[in-house]
Amino acid sequence: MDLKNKIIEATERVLLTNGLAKTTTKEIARVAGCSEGSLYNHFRNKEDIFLHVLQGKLKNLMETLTLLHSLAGKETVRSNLKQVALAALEDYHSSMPLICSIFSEPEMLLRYREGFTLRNESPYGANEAVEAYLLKEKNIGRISEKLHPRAVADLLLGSCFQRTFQLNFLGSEESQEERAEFVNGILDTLFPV
Amino acid sequence: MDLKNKIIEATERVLLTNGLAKTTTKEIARVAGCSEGSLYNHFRNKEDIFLHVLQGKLKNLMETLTLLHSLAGKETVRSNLKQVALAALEDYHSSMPLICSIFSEPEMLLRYREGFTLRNESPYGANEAVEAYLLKEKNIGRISEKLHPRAVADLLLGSCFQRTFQLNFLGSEESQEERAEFVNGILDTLFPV
Amino acid sequence: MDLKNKIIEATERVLLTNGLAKTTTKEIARVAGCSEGSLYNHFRNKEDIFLHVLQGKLKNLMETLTLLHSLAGKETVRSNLKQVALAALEDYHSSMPLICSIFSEPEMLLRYREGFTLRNESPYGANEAVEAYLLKEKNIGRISEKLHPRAVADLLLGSCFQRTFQLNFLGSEESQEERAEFVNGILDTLFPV
Amino acid sequence: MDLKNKIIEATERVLLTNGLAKTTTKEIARVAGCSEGSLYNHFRNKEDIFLHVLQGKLKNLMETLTLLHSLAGKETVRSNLKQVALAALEDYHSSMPLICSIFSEPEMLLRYREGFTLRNESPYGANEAVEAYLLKEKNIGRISEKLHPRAVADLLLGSCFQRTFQLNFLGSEESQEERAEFVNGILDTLFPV
DNA sequence: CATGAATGAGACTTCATTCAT
DNA sequence: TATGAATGAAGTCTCATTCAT
Repeated sequence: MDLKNKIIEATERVLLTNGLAKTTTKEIARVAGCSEGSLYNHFRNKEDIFLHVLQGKLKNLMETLTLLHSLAGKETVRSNLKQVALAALEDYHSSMPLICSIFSEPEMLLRYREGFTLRNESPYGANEAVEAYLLKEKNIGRISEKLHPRAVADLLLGSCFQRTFQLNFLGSEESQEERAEFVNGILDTLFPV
Repeated sequence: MDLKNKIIEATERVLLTNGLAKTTTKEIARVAGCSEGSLYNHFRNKEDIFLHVLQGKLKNLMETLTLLHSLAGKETVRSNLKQVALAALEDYHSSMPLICSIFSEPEMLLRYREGFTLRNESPYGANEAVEAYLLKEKNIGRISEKLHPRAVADLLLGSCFQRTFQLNFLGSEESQEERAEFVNGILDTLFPV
Repeated sequence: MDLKNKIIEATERVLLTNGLAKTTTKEIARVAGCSEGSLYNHFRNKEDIFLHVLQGKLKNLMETLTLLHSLAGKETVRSNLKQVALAALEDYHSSMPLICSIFSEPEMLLRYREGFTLRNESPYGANEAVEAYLLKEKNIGRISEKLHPRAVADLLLGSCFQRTFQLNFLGSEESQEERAEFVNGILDTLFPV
Repeated sequence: MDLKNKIIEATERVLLTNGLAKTTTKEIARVAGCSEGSLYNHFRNKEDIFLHVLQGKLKNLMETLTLLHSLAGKETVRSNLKQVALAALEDYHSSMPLICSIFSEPEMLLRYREGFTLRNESPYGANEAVEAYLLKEKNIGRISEKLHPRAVADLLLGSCFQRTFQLNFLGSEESQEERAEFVNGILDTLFPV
């Protein structure tokens, strides 16, 4: 791996253990195994490194969600949404501290937002993908005419998001079983038998 | 108002405009209209001020939710939950940047958590209150036997929470109408006619 | 005891436990059981308190030494000097940290020195007293013509002083027996049988 | 000279003129000709600089004293001890304010002590060296069987130590002649003709 | 005489960034 | 490109002293 990526990876590690406020260039360099000066051969400044880290974070969920697109009509809607929910819980979990931290630096949030808009992304991305999927299923007739796809998407992902937030807040981990149970409860309510 | 509360209020204002990372004692003192030294006549250190600010933040929602308890059986379930959802959107909105910021300082999060546990509170507080309300309504027979109260609570508040997060992330405000529309969509899905 | 003396005593206690550098007005007030403001009703400033403390310290040894004057001709010279040496060890011990600390604040040392001169005292006081005593004994013929009284005084008190310094430096206490043994060794050498 | 040593030297200079209490990092940096920040590229903190200064101080005397070892049997005992006493007066003089100052910061004294123990040194070092020398001379028969080497060492160095302390306390300098006279008086008493 | 909140100067330290090697 | 010493701005906090009550 080249130094640039080593630095990004090191930064992510430091961010997760020390928090954004205590993520210093000195520590990043130490973990990346290079000198502080080297950081500036690959990035404009510290914030630049952060933005690179953040960009890498939202990829996973988005990839799961592009797959989702092709799942319409296959398996059951419920099992598909279960996969989505589990992936969301997983992904939210790993990115929550980083994404939240950015609120402590409004100027950086601003810059991050700009990049977002440039790349035509949005924090609603996941919700939109699920909405699109549900629309397809609705068109095929696999879900009720009455369901509002976006509302279902918001409810499903929203509850996963908040739960992850709360767990991160408490610093507790949850088992696979607990996750499954939570998701089942949610889906039972959204799609009563 | 005594200086102690002036400082807390000033800190909240600075936090919201500058972000946690750029909230300096110098700026707090300036906004509070006192000297930096004075901060330390009322608080042990900067973090101590933050924790006082945070403690003040979650009061509103909790108060709405204690009222909720006595609403069981009155009005309609749907209108009651609508009130809750609107209050949640309102309250989440004003506390989101502060609450999220804390992830940038894990040690402070730790301390905040401890205070939480001491006061026998939890980030699940609101969800639990809604759950309790729904249980009551279920017992009275105003909502279906089949509904899982906690799941409904998680879906409702979760979607409000995530939506607020996303709006804050984008830096956009939403109108009362947009809020109402969002909540109606959610409730239509949770309680189909 | 009036507040003025309570403050002096409190200051001495704080000085001995915290050291001059960490002796704050806040701590003095706490130990004296009064407010910080009160200190300034009895003393001009912090240094003024210190000077009062220091003045109280050298009294004991000086008193022993005035008694010494009248001991000439009584008991044996050796036993008289033994008493002096033991008193010196005792007294040096309790005042060493305070007296030494003053070197960390040359301006205060300067002021202390001035007070000294005003009161016609000198750090050589003890040595001079012993010298005077020995002179008397020499005149009576109880010690050899050849002995240089001041040199004997300097050797005796000097060795006691340095020993006390070293013990304080190491933070160790010595028993009565160890003290006696040390003094005997010294006297055996100064006055060989 | 590299910056690290420049800082140590600057600190010693500032310590001697301002005293420990008024030796600020700002002043050290000014005298060393570097920025305050630079201090922390070479030392962990201010105390760390002090400890390095102190370590350098006791070297001279110890070196004289190692030489002493090889002097046994040469010259006269008296002239050898005279050299020792003069060296002690010299060395004590330059280190007295520093060494004494440390009593104003008990925690620093503690740390200094630990370093001492680690390096297997002790404040008695000089006294022990003189004792060892005298033992040799005693074995060779150049000094009386009856002399207690350690007591002689303690008397000799103790009186030099106290005298230096008193002079420093008074802020007076003494000439070479005065020093010689003092030492002669001491030696005449310890080794009467 | 007692109080204690308010002060403001200044201390120590951290840290992102630069630049000569 | 890699280094790491040097920087200087800025941050948090301490503390002796004052003053209105």
